[in-house]
Amino acid sequence: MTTSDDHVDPRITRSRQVVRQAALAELAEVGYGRFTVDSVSARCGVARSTIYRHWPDKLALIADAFETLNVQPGPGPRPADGSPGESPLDRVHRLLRHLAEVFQGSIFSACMPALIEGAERDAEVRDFLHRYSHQRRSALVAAIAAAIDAGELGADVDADLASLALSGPIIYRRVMTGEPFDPAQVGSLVALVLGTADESQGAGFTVSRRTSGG
Amino acid sequence: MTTSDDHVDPRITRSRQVVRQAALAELAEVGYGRFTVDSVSARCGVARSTIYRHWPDKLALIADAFETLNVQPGPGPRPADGSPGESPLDRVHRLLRHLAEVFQGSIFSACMPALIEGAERDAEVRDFLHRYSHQRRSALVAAIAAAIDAGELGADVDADLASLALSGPIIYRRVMTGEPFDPAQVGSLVALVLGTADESQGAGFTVSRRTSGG
Amino acid sequence: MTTSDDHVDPRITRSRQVVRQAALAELAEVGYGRFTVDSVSARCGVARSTIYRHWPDKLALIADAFETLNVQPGPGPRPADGSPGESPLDRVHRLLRHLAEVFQGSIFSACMPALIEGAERDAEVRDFLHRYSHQRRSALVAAIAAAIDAGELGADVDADLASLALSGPIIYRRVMTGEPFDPAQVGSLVALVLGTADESQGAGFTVSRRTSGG
Amino acid sequence: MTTSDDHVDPRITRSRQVVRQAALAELAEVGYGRFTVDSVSARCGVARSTIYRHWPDKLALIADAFETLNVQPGPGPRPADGSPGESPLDRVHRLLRHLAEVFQGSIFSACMPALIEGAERDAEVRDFLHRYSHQRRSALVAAIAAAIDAGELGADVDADLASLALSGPIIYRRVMTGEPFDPAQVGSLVALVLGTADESQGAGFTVSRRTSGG
DNA sequence: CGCTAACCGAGACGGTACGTCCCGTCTTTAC
DNA sequence: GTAAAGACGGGACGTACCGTCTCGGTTAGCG
Repeated sequence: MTTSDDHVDPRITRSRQVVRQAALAELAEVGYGRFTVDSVSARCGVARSTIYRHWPDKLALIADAFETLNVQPGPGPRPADGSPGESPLDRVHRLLRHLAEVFQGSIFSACMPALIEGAERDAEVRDFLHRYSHQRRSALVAAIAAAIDAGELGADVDADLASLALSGPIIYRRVMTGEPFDPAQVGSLVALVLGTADESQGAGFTVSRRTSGG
Repeated sequence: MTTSDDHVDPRITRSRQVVRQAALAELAEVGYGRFTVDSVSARCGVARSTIYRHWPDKLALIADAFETLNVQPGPGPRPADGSPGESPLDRVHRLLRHLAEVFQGSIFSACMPALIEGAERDAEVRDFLHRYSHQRRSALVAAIAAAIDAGELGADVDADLASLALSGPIIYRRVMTGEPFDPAQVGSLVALVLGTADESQGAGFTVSRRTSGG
Repeated sequence: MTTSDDHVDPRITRSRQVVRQAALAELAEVGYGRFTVDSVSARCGVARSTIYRHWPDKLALIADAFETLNVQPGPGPRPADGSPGESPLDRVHRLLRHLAEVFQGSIFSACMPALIEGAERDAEVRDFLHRYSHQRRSALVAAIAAAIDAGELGADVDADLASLALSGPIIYRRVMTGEPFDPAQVGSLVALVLGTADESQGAGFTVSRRTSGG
Repeated sequence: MTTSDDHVDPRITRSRQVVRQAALAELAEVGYGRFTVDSVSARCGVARSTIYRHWPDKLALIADAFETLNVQPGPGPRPADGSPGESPLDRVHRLLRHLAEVFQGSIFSACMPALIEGAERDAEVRDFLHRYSHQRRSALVAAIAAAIDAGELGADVDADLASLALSGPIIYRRVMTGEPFDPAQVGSLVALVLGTADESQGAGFTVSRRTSGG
């Protein structure tokens, strides 16, 4: 159906590709502050002028490179026929684990500070960052809502606020401390915020935390 | 103890002061990426060479300027004699509200992205950021622990994890979205994470959320 | 030999050209001590960074600029057929007159003090200066030797020493006094040093000084 | 009469003295171009501010330091009673030998290029240089004139021009070549220019060159 | 023998120029 | 005729000195 994008010079496609990759590698290696177009050029063997032909400026290149990172977790394992499949709460766990893992060493994580600073100055970067985080969190909100619908969570849970309380710690740890959030802690986090049992602790029952009526 | 003989040339004190202020203003205005020693110099009327006499380079200046921002919330209102004073849980609310307010328009908040990016490149900036967030969160953890001790919270609450789930959303909103966290939402957040009633909602009773054992 | 493939970007040629000119003008105007790359840049409209792209530093630029000054006197007038042409002694006169004229207001003369001081600090400048003076004086020595061979001068004349006694006064006057050597005095000088009659004094006969008696 | 020099604070005298010495040493060592007030200060232990208290600027210091170098050769050996003493021509030789020696490694010689360049820019330095060379050359001219009067030289010798032809080579060699003028060559030079026999060559008789012919 | 005035050291300060690095534009050349 | 190569103008960096200035501390020499 897409007869539109035909006749793109394959050299262009190729150039854009390798430059993007090199830009990401460069970003992850030396960071936003010391990111130079020269280095990218040298790294991938594409002339500086060519880079500037394809992207208006350094920031646009960075923003574009980031786009290629925007890989959200898939819809989860396709359940075998007849199997019960993934419950909404399972999905919440999976999404958060994925998020924690992403922030534990990926290129994306390495570029995160650059992204945040870039977002403050450049609309394109900002758009990307907001879109990215919105997409991720939307999926989480949806999973929480589904869990509520499914009766796994109480109806009084504010799905949006809960998604913040679940995502927040992972970003916080990446950005404000020297240690990323350990994916293994996701179970405890979910248990704390959503009041479910912490399966990772192997506890088979739930203690109602609120000792008194508050 | 004697205030003697730490005679610092008043010119130095004065220079350091005005430059730091100008640096902060500059950072908040144009950000880390476009921060220029020349601009700071022009802004405060102190010669570039003088700035370099006091700070080895741009980054050191930025890091130092940030230090002046490190204003933690005070110990809370001094209770009137005989009054019951602030409960640990009250203190949790207050700390979080303060955090949310800081991230809602202060210079510090404006410099946050710069800080985060700077932390990635410069050990001094990193130290400051980590120290800053550690101090804040320590206070929060202490307050939560006190609440547990006081029986306001269940003993099974992981104070550290809870503090992340409480602070995280505020940082998340500042850094990953266009909208900072509304301080008015702090009550709901605390209620969600710590399972207390949301006083800000005026609800007089607490519904135990955990409908089932999950 | 083939004029091929020494294709130099015309922009480079042009830049080097105008910068060199401006550098000379600047040198002549403000001298070595106050010579500024900025001023050269402003004078010729070539950016400072471009200048530094072509010369590693200020001194190299100065040395290079001087090279363009290295214009030695030509081989003298081509004698008309049948005419006797220039005698060796005539050539001595001509060379000295040229030297005196050069040191009387040319750019080269203006740059002389700069050159001398520069030579003391920088090998490249030194090389140029020594090479320059050597070339000039060699020509003079050759002419004197030819005059000896032609019997115009006595065989006991030390050509090298004589060339110094002839060139020296011209340099001396430029460098140690406020008044350059008057080219009109060249005749007297030659007469004094080489013992020839001073033709500029209208003396009608030549006493071949030391032809005998050696 | 000399109530003038009374009561100069010995600290001042001492400061001026050591600074001048240090300035000369510095000049001789690193030259005019890299001459630094800081270095002088460090070298002699006198504070920079003190130096600027005594000299208005760097050039004045340099010029003043040079003054201390202005040591002309003495009037020559006092003849023993009854001895014939120094002939005028002897004195010419002695003056030139002294000049050649000065230009062969003295501090003055080391500072020469700086002087020449400085003279081009600064009136004070210029005055000193011209005065210095004038004094020296006046003595030479006087000696030559005396030799003429004494009949050692022909009356047709232009004393001024001759002094240039004698001094010039020494300056030339210092300033335009890598090798200073060898004092041993002074005899040959005088013989060449003044037409006397070169005593250094062991010639036993003097041909009074141009006694006639005027 | 003590006081006062000056000199001195220390060094902060505003400047100017240096030489470096990188940006984003624009020209030239080569494929 | 288009893409690589790279020259160019520009701007900020961090360094080195300049010459000015303001401080206390010291020291000379008069009272």
